[in-house]
Amino acid sequence: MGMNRENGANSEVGNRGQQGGAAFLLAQLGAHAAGLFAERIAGLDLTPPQAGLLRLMARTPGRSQRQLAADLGMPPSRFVPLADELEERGLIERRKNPNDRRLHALHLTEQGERLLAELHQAGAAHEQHVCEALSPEEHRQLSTLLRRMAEQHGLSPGVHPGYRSIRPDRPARRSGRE
Amino acid sequence: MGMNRENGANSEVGNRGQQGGAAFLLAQLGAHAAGLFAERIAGLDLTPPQAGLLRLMARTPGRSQRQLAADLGMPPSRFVPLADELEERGLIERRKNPNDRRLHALHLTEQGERLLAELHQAGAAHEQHVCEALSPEEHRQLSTLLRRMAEQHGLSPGVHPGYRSIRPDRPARRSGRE
DNA sequence: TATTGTTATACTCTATAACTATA
DNA sequence: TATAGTTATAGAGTATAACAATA
Repeated sequence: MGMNRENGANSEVGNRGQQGGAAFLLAQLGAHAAGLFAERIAGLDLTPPQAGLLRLMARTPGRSQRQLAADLGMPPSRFVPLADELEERGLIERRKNPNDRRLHALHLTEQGERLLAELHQAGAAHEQHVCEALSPEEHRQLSTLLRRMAEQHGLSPGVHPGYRSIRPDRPARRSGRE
Repeated sequence: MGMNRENGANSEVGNRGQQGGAAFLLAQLGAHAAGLFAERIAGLDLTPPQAGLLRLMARTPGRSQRQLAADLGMPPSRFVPLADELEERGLIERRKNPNDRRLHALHLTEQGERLLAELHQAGAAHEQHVCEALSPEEHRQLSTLLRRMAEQHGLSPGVHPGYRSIRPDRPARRSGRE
């Protein structure tokens, strides 16, 4: 562990306020966990957005593309190729809605449900791997704390960001001229 | 270990294994926290990579660009414009190294150190905001657990991913194994 | 006229690989 | 020949806006 030489004494807030803080660790571990999950489900030939869509569709079948896209936090134009590939692979199907023929009602196929089961297994293994350093009791504690934080920040239970390209590289324009 | 979703009764792992699991919450909250932090430091006209570089340079001054780029997990070509902008703004300076004139020794300027102090304040406020739902005791608990997990996963204390574009949209091709 | 799904375009971001200057 | 910094180029990924069908 790095002990810097400038002021080795007071490293309480001045120095490790960032690097040892819970918020920083949260971002660090969260990105790491997301990467691990992506690697794991790559074995099922799925990307995180694809997995998110499958889970969402299992929860609320028969919804329209725009509704699903909104829930995933992505624009409709990005949703189309996402659904296209899953449909080509026979995992989901677009059913015609007789009442309003503009809408598609999206459903999982049998094959899609089977893959979803594998996805759940992968998720359980992932959970164990990520929390490997914790005892069962600590694991429960962590879940409780995180759930409370997520609720307080108004995060919807099923969907995470990361689907909506978290790339704020351009800061608020310097002197806002254009 | 097959726990499939057919049995609606046992929703302990079958259903909320993903959405209520600590790993999922970690990714969700981590991305959220990263976004909040980006918003906050946008007020200082800094992006997360820029902030990361300033902190890193404060810790280990005088290093070369390639070393810093490696620590941040980005290619040298991406580091150059990053350092360029901070230098133009007078926050860092590239000093010539007399021994090896190929290398630049990067240092914070006085102005850079002042901004770093503001950055630390922003970090502390961010920490409080993210963990607002927790009591001081719980806050400490969380930090302890996360620190242990980060260590077990071999994450270096100062630097987080997210600088190295965590966007695995194309899965490992079919036969893939890594 | 409004809305759904879709397609097209334009733009940003990124890594790879050349290039120069030093060693 | 190898390495540090830099620049150029080409590719991927994205959002915005146009489009056709239906309401």
